[in-house]
Amino acid sequence: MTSKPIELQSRYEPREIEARIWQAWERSGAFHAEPDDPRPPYTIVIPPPNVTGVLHLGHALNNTLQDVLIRYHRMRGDNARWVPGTDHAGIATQNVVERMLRKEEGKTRHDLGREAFLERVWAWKEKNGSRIIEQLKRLGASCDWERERFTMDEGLSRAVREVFCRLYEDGLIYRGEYLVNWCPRCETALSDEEAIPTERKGKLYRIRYPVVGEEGACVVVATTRPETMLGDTAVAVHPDDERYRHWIGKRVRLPLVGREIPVIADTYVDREFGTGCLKITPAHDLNDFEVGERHGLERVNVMTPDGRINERGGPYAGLDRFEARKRIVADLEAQGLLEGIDPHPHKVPCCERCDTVLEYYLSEQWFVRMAPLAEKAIEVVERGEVRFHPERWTSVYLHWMRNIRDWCISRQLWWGHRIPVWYCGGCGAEICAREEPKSCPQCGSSDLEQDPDVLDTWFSSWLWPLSTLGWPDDTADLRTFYPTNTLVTGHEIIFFWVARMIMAGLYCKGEIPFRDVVIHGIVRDERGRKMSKSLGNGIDPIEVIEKTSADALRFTLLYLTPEGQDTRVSMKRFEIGRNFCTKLWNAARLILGNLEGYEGAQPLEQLALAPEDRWLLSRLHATIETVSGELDALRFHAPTHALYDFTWGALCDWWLEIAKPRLHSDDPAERAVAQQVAVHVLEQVLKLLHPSIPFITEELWGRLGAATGAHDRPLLITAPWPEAQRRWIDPEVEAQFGLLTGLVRALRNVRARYRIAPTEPITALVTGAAGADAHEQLGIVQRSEALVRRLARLGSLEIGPGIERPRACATEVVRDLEVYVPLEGLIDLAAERERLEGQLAHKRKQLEGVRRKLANPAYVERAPAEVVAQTREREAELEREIAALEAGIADLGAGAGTAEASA
RNA sequence: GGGCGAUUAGCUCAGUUGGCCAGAGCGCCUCCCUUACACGGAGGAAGUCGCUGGUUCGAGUCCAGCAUCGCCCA
Repeated sequence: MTSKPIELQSRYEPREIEARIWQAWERSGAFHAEPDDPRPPYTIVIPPPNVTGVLHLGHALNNTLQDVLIRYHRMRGDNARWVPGTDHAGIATQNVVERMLRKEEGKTRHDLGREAFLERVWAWKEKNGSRIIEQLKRLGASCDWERERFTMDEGLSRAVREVFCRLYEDGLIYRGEYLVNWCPRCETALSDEEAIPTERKGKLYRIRYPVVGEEGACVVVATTRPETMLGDTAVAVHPDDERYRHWIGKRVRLPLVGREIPVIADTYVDREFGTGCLKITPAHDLNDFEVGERHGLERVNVMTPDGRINERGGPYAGLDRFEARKRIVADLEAQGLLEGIDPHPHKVPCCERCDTVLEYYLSEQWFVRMAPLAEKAIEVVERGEVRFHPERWTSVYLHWMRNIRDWCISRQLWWGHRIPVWYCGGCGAEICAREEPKSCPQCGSSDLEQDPDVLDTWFSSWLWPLSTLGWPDDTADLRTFYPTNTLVTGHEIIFFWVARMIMAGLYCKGEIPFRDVVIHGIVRDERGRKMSKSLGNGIDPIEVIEKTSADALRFTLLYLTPEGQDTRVSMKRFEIGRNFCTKLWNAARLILGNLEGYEGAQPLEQLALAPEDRWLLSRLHATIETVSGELDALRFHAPTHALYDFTWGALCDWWLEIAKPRLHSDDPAERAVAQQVAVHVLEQVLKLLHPSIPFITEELWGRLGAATGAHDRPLLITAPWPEAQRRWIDPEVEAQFGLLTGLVRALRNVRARYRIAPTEPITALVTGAAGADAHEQLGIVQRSEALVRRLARLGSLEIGPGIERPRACATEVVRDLEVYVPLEGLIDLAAERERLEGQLAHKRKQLEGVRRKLANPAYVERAPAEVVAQTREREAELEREIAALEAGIADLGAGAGTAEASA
């Protein structure tokens, strides 16, 4: 059969192709994985993005890595399931809807009431919640889209209630008074992870507290938050601090308030900091809370939930906390109790969502006792059942787990999983139940009221690997796909997500949720700053896709992201991926345009392969080995570079250039071999690249299939992954080819050095001193004479031993060979001589080093034999090169009175 | 204050278990619109591998200390 002419533009035009290919994948059913499939399962659960979110480059990187793994395993023949979904993101989503409500209707959520407000949130979610999902599809994410889940789905909500009740029944959930991070604007408790330390230009105030019964004596405390003094219940000094020892046990009078409080001794106090005297406010500072606990101090809360001073604050009651600070400082000053104010930049915890400065707020919250859960979660990581990549995150994880604190899981929000606890109005009983109880099991009363709080969003996402597969039911999905294989995420959520999933998996199912955790870096801007809305330095991945292509975006991120290190990008850098795609496209274009007479694939072993074909196949199989090995080890950077180098360097720069005459040949037999190699290698390359750049490879795969008569073959997305075959990897062939490329490069170098136009043919003479190596190398060049002629654009080429050096020529040394390019009239004798002398000096220096090494008996004795042999070889090589250079210099004559430059 | 990471060409970074003659991309310089590709081709310049010691026959690679930057925790 004959192939029809293929029409491809010289540029890859992704827009139409990406849409078409995506549909083809969807139609093919390749995204789906069924539990009854006999092939080994391979599972990833997506880190669910916020429903309110839009795709940023961090998502793009995160999901590209997952897609590479899923596509790789799918091609390897695994039953690959990638579970997609989104997270209900309590505060974020509630904020979005509240803001909308305020803007559009001028209402607050309280105006609507809980029920109606939640309806609004659901409506918003239905309308806008799929945005990020659609963006993931544009990226090419080959999730099992029929399994999309949402953390507020019925099934997942049931899982949340189930685990809450189990923990409650096991005594691992309790209600208690504690200091929580509190956002006075959102009016809710926040987890430590939602409290972002933010640099502020604070001040350090030094305040005098008069000592009771010691006229005129004062203890001077230092504080950054003078308003909290209203709730002070002690002053603390270090027990060993000579300056203040005598005050311990005395009492001081709290200014403005008049309350008497004790001076206590506690080693927590840092003697170097401030004045060395610390005011203790157990209701408004975490450390003070702990000091207060040790000393049995009262906790005096002086604030309201919305950040005002409460009735305990006397004259300051009702004032906003910052207004109160000003007034208190002014009043202290008026009374002569303010000793001084120093600038004091420090980090203040701020609300992740609204950036409001947080308070520590004493309140009743729900907690999970973490220590018992952490125990096993520590063991599975210590035993290597769950492994972190890169490994160093293991110690970060273990350190945190060994110092774990209880988890505050209640949030004073409306949007989220309501805490499944009811209070009986009759007898006051607290009822934890999976389903809403009709009456109180203790007194039978039907006067029940559910706890108004909802659960922390992470309380549903820590169940994600379980709940998305059907837990608490014993489903086929759960049996097949749990534990999942690989989790891919950023280090910023190791604690509040990864660690908790491990604990949940072990607690709920007695099994780890995943075996490998890949921690990747953060995508930063070109100056290394985190991308953020406020800085305006973000790059929209969708814009990148539109300007270049989804493949270019993916490839660039893979190419630029070293293992576990942060990635710096700018818009310009995505040209790496775009250019690579264009290169691949054009390589395919060249091959597709030269398939005349191609009649289907033949076994390569049976073909009369040229040396360059064997070389290419050797490189190909070495590349397959690298790529598979690296992906198995969950590394992405090295295989991407290996594929880049093979495709651009080996295939395009060398092989295709060499093969052109054969591809264009009139001799069908000669043409056929080149075509066979070209099609074979291109197909393998498309397969190897498919996980990284799925769209363009699928498109080219289709076109290649059509052009080679394989019209009905399956899509590339399910094509079998190439096997590395060792028998094709041939170091000798590679070494021989290296000689040829070295020779060509040397000749091109001569041409460039003397500014000889590319169209002007030059003459080259290749010879070698007597010796087996030189003889063999001459043979290699002889056999590939045409190749050398073409690539170096030689008019004539003479190869053989004992060729005399012509007058006025450029000299190059390649391995054991000497190359002369006669340049009568062109050559600048003095310049060439100077260049050779420079090289000579350099080589002599190297030789000196090598000889020094060999002269050292300890080296020869102790270094491995092969290393010593290598050094000997190097010595011989340098000697030959030096001899050739010396001869070259001698032939050029003594120069036209040039000063002897070399030393 | 504790922990972790980074420090290699002008820029961004590779460099697996110590054995290089230290690499890539971008940028720069020279030449080329040669019938796959100018989103391209050919060639080139450019690095005391942060500093100081140590281990070793041999250190960008291991150890110790220091410096600078960054992140996390307090």
